[in-house]
Amino acid sequence: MVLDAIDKQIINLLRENGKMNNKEVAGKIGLSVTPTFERIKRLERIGVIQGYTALINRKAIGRDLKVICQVSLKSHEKEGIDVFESAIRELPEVSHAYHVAGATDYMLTIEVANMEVYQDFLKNQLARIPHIGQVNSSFVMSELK
Amino acid sequence: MVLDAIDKQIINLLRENGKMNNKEVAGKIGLSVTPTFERIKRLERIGVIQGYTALINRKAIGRDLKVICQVSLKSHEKEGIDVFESAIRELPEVSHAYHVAGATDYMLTIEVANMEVYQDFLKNQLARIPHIGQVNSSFVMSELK
DNA sequence: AAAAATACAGAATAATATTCTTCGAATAGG
DNA sequence: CCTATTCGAAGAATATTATTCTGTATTTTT
Repeated sequence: MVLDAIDKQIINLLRENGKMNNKEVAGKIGLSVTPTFERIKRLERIGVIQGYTALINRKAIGRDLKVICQVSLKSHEKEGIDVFESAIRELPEVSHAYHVAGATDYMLTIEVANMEVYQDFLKNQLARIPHIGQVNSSFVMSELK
Repeated sequence: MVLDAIDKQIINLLRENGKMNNKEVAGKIGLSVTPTFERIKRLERIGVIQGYTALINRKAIGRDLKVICQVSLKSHEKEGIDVFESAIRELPEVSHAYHVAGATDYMLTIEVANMEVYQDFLKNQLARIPHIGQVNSSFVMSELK
Protein backbone atom coordinates (compact mmCIF):
# COMPACT_ATOMS: atom_id res chain seq x y z
CA MET A 1 0.00 0.00 0.00
CA VAL A 2 2.53 2.56 -1.17
CA LEU A 3 1.31 6.08 -1.75
CA ASP A 4 3.34 8.57 -3.73
CA ALA A 5 3.09 12.35 -3.65
CA ILE A 6 0.38 12.41 -6.33
CA ASP A 7 -1.79 9.99 -4.36
CA LYS A 8 -1.50 12.25 -1.35
CA GLN A 9 -2.54 15.23 -3.42
CA ILE A 10 -5.58 13.31 -4.63
CA ILE A 11 -6.48 12.38 -1.06
CA ASN A 12 -6.29 15.99 0.06
CA LEU A 13 -8.40 17.18 -2.83
CA LEU A 14 -11.08 14.57 -2.22
CA ARG A 15 -11.11 15.29 1.47
CA GLU A 16 -11.88 18.91 0.74
CA ASN A 17 -14.49 18.01 -1.83
CA GLY A 18 -15.55 14.39 -2.17
CA LYS A 19 -17.47 15.18 -5.32
CA MET A 20 -14.69 16.89 -7.21
CA ASN A 21 -14.81 15.32 -10.63
CA ASN A 22 -12.04 13.50 -12.37
CA LYS A 23 -11.32 16.19 -14.87
CA GLU A 24 -10.83 18.77 -12.15
CA VAL A 25 -8.68 16.48 -10.01
CA ALA A 26 -6.64 15.66 -13.11
CA GLY A 27 -6.12 19.34 -13.84
CA LYS A 28 -4.99 20.11 -10.32
CA ILE A 29 -2.51 17.26 -10.08
CA GLY A 30 -1.21 17.74 -13.60
CA LEU A 31 -2.14 14.39 -15.11
CA SER A 32 -4.66 13.42 -17.76
CA VAL A 33 -8.02 12.00 -16.80
CA THR A 34 -7.16 8.33 -17.32
CA PRO A 35 -4.31 7.90 -14.83
CA THR A 36 -6.19 10.13 -12.41
CA PHE A 37 -9.23 7.93 -12.69
CA GLU A 38 -7.15 4.82 -12.22
CA ARG A 39 -5.36 6.19 -9.19
CA ILE A 40 -8.63 7.09 -7.50
CA LYS A 41 -10.07 3.65 -8.23
CA ARG A 42 -6.93 2.08 -6.84
CA LEU A 43 -7.13 4.14 -3.66
CA GLU A 44 -10.71 2.97 -3.25
CA ARG A 45 -9.84 -0.63 -4.01
CA ILE A 46 -6.99 -0.90 -1.53
CA GLY A 47 -9.03 0.79 1.19
CA VAL A 48 -7.24 4.10 1.49
CA ILE A 49 -10.43 5.85 0.45
CA GLN A 50 -13.05 4.07 2.54
CA GLY A 51 -16.04 5.84 1.07
CA TYR A 52 -17.71 9.17 0.59
CA THR A 53 -20.20 10.97 2.75
CA ALA A 54 -22.33 14.09 2.79
CA LEU A 55 -21.56 16.51 5.59
CA ILE A 56 -24.83 17.36 7.31
CA ASN A 57 -25.55 20.40 9.45
CA ARG A 58 -26.66 18.64 12.59
CA LYS A 59 -28.72 21.56 13.82
CA ALA A 60 -30.72 21.42 10.62
CA ILE A 61 -31.78 17.90 11.46
CA GLY A 62 -32.70 18.68 15.03
CA ARG A 63 -29.57 17.50 16.78
CA ASP A 64 -28.81 20.71 18.59
CA LEU A 65 -26.95 19.22 21.50
CA LYS A 66 -23.57 17.54 21.23
CA VAL A 67 -22.02 15.91 24.27
CA ILE A 68 -18.67 14.28 24.84
CA CYS A 69 -19.24 11.52 27.31
CA GLN A 70 -16.48 9.74 29.24
CA VAL A 71 -17.35 6.33 30.54
CA SER A 72 -15.56 3.98 32.90
CA LEU A 73 -16.50 0.36 33.37
CA LYS A 74 -16.86 -1.28 36.77
CA SER A 75 -15.35 -4.51 35.56
CA HIS A 76 -12.62 -4.90 33.00
CA GLU A 77 -13.18 -8.54 32.29
CA LYS A 78 -13.45 -9.41 28.63
CA GLU A 79 -17.15 -10.16 28.95
CA GLY A 80 -17.93 -6.73 30.37
CA ILE A 81 -16.04 -5.03 27.58
CA ASP A 82 -17.79 -7.04 24.88
CA VAL A 83 -21.24 -6.41 26.31
CA PHE A 84 -20.59 -2.69 26.63
CA GLU A 85 -19.14 -2.34 23.16
CA SER A 86 -21.92 -4.12 21.38
CA ALA A 87 -24.52 -2.12 23.30
CA ILE A 88 -22.83 1.12 22.25
CA ARG A 89 -22.75 0.07 18.62
CA GLU A 90 -26.53 -0.25 18.66
CA LEU A 91 -27.25 3.23 20.00
CA PRO A 92 -28.01 5.69 17.19
CA GLU A 93 -27.42 8.72 19.43
CA VAL A 94 -23.74 7.77 19.67
CA SER A 95 -21.93 9.20 16.69
CA HIS A 96 -18.38 8.24 17.68
CA ALA A 97 -17.00 5.84 20.24
CA TYR A 98 -13.39 5.21 21.21
CA HIS A 99 -11.86 2.74 23.60
CA VAL A 100 -9.06 4.74 25.19
CA ALA A 101 -6.13 4.30 27.52
CA GLY A 102 -6.12 7.12 30.03
CA ALA A 103 -8.21 8.46 32.88
CA THR A 104 -11.38 6.73 31.61
CA ASP A 105 -12.20 3.74 29.44
CA TYR A 106 -14.39 5.12 26.65
CA MET A 107 -14.95 8.43 24.96
CA LEU A 108 -18.31 8.81 23.26
CA THR A 109 -19.75 11.66 21.27
CA ILE A 110 -23.51 11.87 21.53
CA GLU A 111 -25.86 13.94 19.41
CA VAL A 112 -29.40 14.60 20.57
CA ALA A 113 -32.12 17.21 20.17
CA ASN A 114 -31.82 18.84 23.59
CA MET A 115 -30.97 18.40 27.24
CA GLU A 116 -34.19 16.63 28.04
CA VAL A 117 -33.54 14.00 25.41
CA TYR A 118 -29.97 13.65 26.66
CA GLN A 119 -31.13 13.05 30.19
CA ASP A 120 -33.49 10.41 28.90
CA PHE A 121 -30.64 8.86 26.94
CA LEU A 122 -28.44 8.70 30.04
CA LYS A 123 -31.12 7.22 32.26
CA ASN A 124 -32.76 4.82 29.87
CA GLN A 125 -29.98 3.80 27.51
CA LEU A 126 -26.52 4.32 28.91
CA ALA A 127 -27.23 3.64 32.58
CA ARG A 128 -28.88 0.35 31.69
CA ILE A 129 -25.83 -1.16 30.04
CA PRO A 130 -24.36 -3.82 32.37
CA HIS A 131 -20.96 -3.21 33.99
CA ILE A 132 -21.14 0.52 33.47
CA GLY A 133 -19.33 2.59 36.10
CA GLN A 134 -18.68 6.33 36.06
CA VAL A 135 -20.13 8.64 33.42
CA ASN A 136 -18.91 12.18 32.91
CA SER A 137 -20.53 14.54 30.42
CA SER A 138 -18.99 17.55 28.70
CA PHE A 139 -21.39 19.69 26.70
CA VAL A 140 -20.13 21.16 23.46
CA MET A 141 -20.61 24.91 23.35
CA SER A 142 -18.82 25.53 20.07
CA GLU A 143 -16.94 23.56 17.43
CA LEU A 144 -13.64 25.05 16.35
CA LYS A 145 -12.98 22.32 13.80
CA MET B 1 -35.71 25.43 6.56
CA VAL B 2 -38.46 22.86 6.66
CA LEU B 3 -37.52 19.26 5.98
CA ASP B 4 -40.13 16.66 5.18
CA ALA B 5 -39.79 12.90 5.46
CA ILE B 6 -38.40 12.60 1.92
CA ASP B 7 -35.66 15.13 2.65
CA LYS B 8 -34.63 13.11 5.67
CA GLN B 9 -34.48 9.96 3.59
CA ILE B 10 -32.22 11.74 1.12
CA ILE B 11 -29.96 12.93 3.93
CA ASN B 12 -29.60 9.42 5.28
CA LEU B 13 -28.83 7.99 1.87
CA LEU B 14 -26.18 10.61 1.15
CA ARG B 15 -24.64 10.15 4.54
CA GLU B 16 -24.16 6.47 3.82
CA ASN B 17 -22.83 7.18 0.35
CA GLY B 18 -22.07 10.74 -0.62
CA LYS B 19 -21.57 9.71 -4.22
CA MET B 20 -24.85 7.90 -4.69
CA ASN B 21 -26.16 9.21 -7.97
CA ASN B 22 -29.45 10.93 -8.57
CA LYS B 23 -31.05 8.06 -10.36
CA GLU B 24 -30.35 5.71 -7.49
CA VAL B 25 -31.49 8.16 -4.83
CA ALA B 26 -34.64 8.77 -6.88
CA GLY B 27 -35.31 5.03 -7.07
CA LYS B 28 -34.90 4.54 -3.34
CA ILE B 29 -37.15 7.42 -2.34
CA GLY B 30 -39.76 6.69 -4.98
CA LEU B 31 -39.58 9.92 -7.00
CA SER B 32 -38.38 10.64 -10.51
CA VAL B 33 -34.94 12.09 -11.08
CA THR B 34 -35.96 15.72 -11.50
CA PRO B 35 -37.63 16.40 -8.15
CA THR B 36 -34.92 14.33 -6.48
CA PHE B 37 -32.28 16.46 -8.12
CA GLU B 38 -34.07 19.63 -7.08
CA ARG B 39 -34.43 18.49 -3.49
CA ILE B 40 -30.75 17.68 -3.20
CA LYS B 41 -29.78 21.03 -4.70
CA ARG B 42 -32.12 22.76 -2.28
CA LEU B 43 -30.60 20.92 0.69
CA GLU B 44 -27.17 22.08 -0.47
CA ARG B 45 -28.35 25.62 -1.07
CA ILE B 46 -29.96 26.10 2.33
CA GLY B 47 -26.96 24.59 4.09
CA VAL B 48 -28.41 21.34 5.34
CA ILE B 49 -25.87 19.50 3.21
CA GLN B 50 -22.65 21.38 3.92
CA GLY B 51 -20.49 19.48 1.49
CA TYR B 52 -19.08 16.10 0.62
CA THR B 53 -15.89 14.43 1.70
CA ALA B 54 -13.89 11.29 1.11
CA LEU B 55 -13.41 9.09 4.15
CA ILE B 56 -9.72 8.29 4.46
CA ASN B 57 -8.16 5.40 6.34
CA ARG B 58 -5.87 7.34 8.62
CA LYS B 59 -3.44 4.47 9.11
CA ALA B 60 -2.95 4.33 5.36
CA ILE B 61 -1.66 7.88 5.42
CA GLY B 62 0.65 7.30 8.34
CA ARG B 63 -1.49 8.66 11.14
CA ASP B 64 -1.41 5.60 13.31
CA LEU B 65 -1.91 7.31 16.63
CA LYS B 66 -5.12 9.04 17.63
CA VAL B 67 -5.32 10.90 20.90
CA ILE B 68 -8.17 12.64 22.69
CA CYS B 69 -6.68 15.56 24.49
CA GLN B 70 -8.44 17.52 27.22
CA VAL B 71 -7.17 21.02 27.78
CA SER B 72 -7.88 23.58 30.49
CA LEU B 73 -6.89 27.20 30.24
CA LYS B 74 -5.21 29.09 33.06
CA SER B 75 -7.10 32.26 32.29
CA HIS B 76 -10.68 32.47 31.07
CA GLU B 77 -10.51 36.06 29.90
CA LYS B 78 -11.76 36.63 26.40
CA GLU B 79 -8.27 37.33 25.14
CA GLY B 80 -6.91 34.02 26.38
CA ILE B 81 -9.75 32.14 24.74
CA ASP B 82 -9.30 33.89 21.41
CA VAL B 83 -5.56 33.32 21.35
CA PHE B 84 -5.96 29.65 22.20
CA GLU B 85 -8.70 29.05 19.66
CA SER B 86 -6.92 30.66 16.77
CA ALA B 87 -3.73 28.77 17.62
CA ILE B 88 -5.65 25.49 17.61
CA ARG B 89 -7.22 26.24 14.26
CA GLU B 90 -3.76 26.51 12.71
CA LEU B 91 -2.49 23.14 13.90
CA PRO B 92 -2.89 20.45 11.24
CA GLU B 93 -2.48 17.62 13.75
CA VAL B 94 -5.77 18.65 15.39
CA SER B 95 -8.61 17.02 13.53
CA HIS B 96 -11.48 18.11 15.80
CA ALA B 97 -11.72 20.73 18.51
CA TYR B 98 -14.63 21.48 20.81
CA HIS B 99 -15.09 24.14 23.43
CA VAL B 100 -16.97 22.33 26.16
CA ALA B 101 -18.68 22.98 29.46
CA GLY B 102 -17.61 20.35 31.95
CA ALA B 103 -14.52 19.22 33.79
CA THR B 104 -12.18 20.79 31.23
CA ASP B 105 -12.37 23.60 28.68
CA TYR B 106 -11.48 21.97 25.37
CA MET B 107 -11.61 18.53 23.84
CA LEU B 108 -9.24 17.96 20.95
CA THR B 109 -8.68 14.96 18.77
CA ILE B 110 -5.14 14.72 17.50
CA GLU B 111 -3.83 12.45 14.77
CA VAL B 112 -0.11 11.82 14.42
CA ALA B 113 2.25 9.13 13.15
CA ASN B 114 3.41 7.79 16.51
CA MET B 115 4.10 8.52 20.14
CA GLU B 116 7.33 10.28 19.43
CA VAL B 117 5.62 12.72 17.09
CA TYR B 118 2.89 13.21 19.67
CA GLN B 119 5.37 14.07 22.34
CA ASP B 120 6.95 16.57 20.01
CA PHE B 121 3.52 18.02 19.26
CA LEU B 122 2.78 18.44 22.98
CA LYS B 123 6.11 20.05 23.78
CA ASN B 124 6.58 22.23 20.75
CA GLN B 125 3.07 23.10 19.66
CA LEU B 126 0.49 22.75 22.40
CA ALA B 127 2.62 23.70 25.39
CA ARG B 128 3.72 26.88 23.65
CA ILE B 129 0.24 28.33 23.28
CA PRO B 130 -0.20 31.18 25.79
CA HIS B 131 -2.65 30.75 28.69
CA ILE B 132 -2.64 26.98 28.44
CA GLY B 133 -3.16 25.16 31.74
CA GLN B 134 -3.70 21.43 32.26
CA VAL B 135 -3.43 18.90 29.44
CA ASN B 136 -4.69 15.33 29.74
CA SER B 137 -4.19 12.76 27.00
CA SER B 138 -6.26 9.65 26.29
CA PHE B 139 -4.85 7.32 23.66
CA VAL B 140 -7.29 5.64 21.33
CA MET B 141 -6.84 1.87 21.33
CA SER B 142 -9.81 1.04 19.13
CA GLU B 143 -12.62 2.82 17.34
CA LEU B 144 -16.06 1.32 17.80
CA LYS B 145 -17.74 3.86 15.55
C1' DA C 1 19.69 -6.48 -25.04
C1' DA C 2 15.11 -8.39 -25.27
C1' DA C 3 10.85 -9.04 -22.84
C1' DA C 4 7.60 -7.58 -19.64
C1' DA C 5 5.46 -4.48 -16.78
C1' DT C 6 4.15 0.31 -15.68
C1' DA C 7 2.44 4.84 -16.33
C1' DC C 8 0.49 7.86 -19.12
C1' DA C 9 -2.17 10.23 -23.12
C1' DG C 10 -5.96 10.66 -26.32
C1' DA C 11 -9.99 9.06 -28.52
C1' DA C 12 -14.39 6.67 -28.35
C1' DT C 13 -18.34 5.30 -25.89
C1' DA C 14 -21.46 4.77 -22.00
C1' DA C 15 -23.60 6.73 -18.21
C1' DT C 16 -25.12 10.54 -15.58
C1' DA C 17 -26.20 15.29 -14.48
C1' DT C 18 -28.64 19.25 -15.67
C1' DT C 19 -31.86 22.02 -18.04
C1' DC C 20 -36.16 22.81 -20.31
C1' DT C 21 -40.95 22.07 -21.25
C1' DT C 22 -45.20 20.30 -19.97
C1' DC C 23 -48.87 18.41 -17.06
C1' DG C 24 -51.99 17.78 -13.21
C1' DA C 25 -53.42 18.65 -8.63
C1' DA C 26 -53.98 21.65 -4.83
C1' DT C 27 -54.93 26.32 -3.18
C1' DA C 28 -56.11 31.19 -2.98
C1' DG C 29 -58.68 35.05 -4.86
C1' DG C 30 -62.54 36.97 -6.92
C1' DC D 1 -68.14 28.11 -7.81
C1' DC D 2 -65.07 29.21 -11.18
C1' DT D 3 -60.50 30.95 -12.52
C1' DA D 4 -55.70 32.13 -11.77
C1' DT D 5 -51.59 30.75 -9.50
C1' DT D 6 -48.44 27.95 -7.29
C1' DC D 7 -46.29 23.61 -6.48
C1' DG D 8 -44.50 19.13 -7.30
C1' DA D 9 -43.59 16.02 -10.44
C1' DA D 10 -42.64 13.67 -15.09
C1' DG D 11 -40.29 13.12 -19.47
C1' DA D 12 -37.50 14.61 -23.17
C1' DA D 13 -33.39 16.96 -24.75
C1' DT D 14 -28.79 18.42 -23.99
C1' DA D 15 -24.41 18.95 -21.62
C1' DT D 16 -21.09 16.97 -18.83
C1' DT D 17 -18.65 13.31 -16.83
C1' DA D 18 -17.21 8.55 -16.15
C1' DT D 19 -15.34 4.61 -18.12
C1' DT D 20 -13.20 1.76 -21.45
C1' DC D 21 -10.07 0.94 -25.15
C1' DT D 22 -5.88 1.53 -27.82
C1' DG D 23 -1.31 3.00 -28.46
C1' DT D 24 3.26 4.68 -26.89
C1' DA D 25 7.21 5.85 -24.09
C1' DT D 26 9.75 4.54 -20.04
C1' DT D 27 11.40 1.70 -16.65
C1' DT D 28 12.32 -2.84 -14.73
C1' DT D 29 13.37 -7.63 -14.99
C1' DT D 30 15.63 -11.50 -16.83
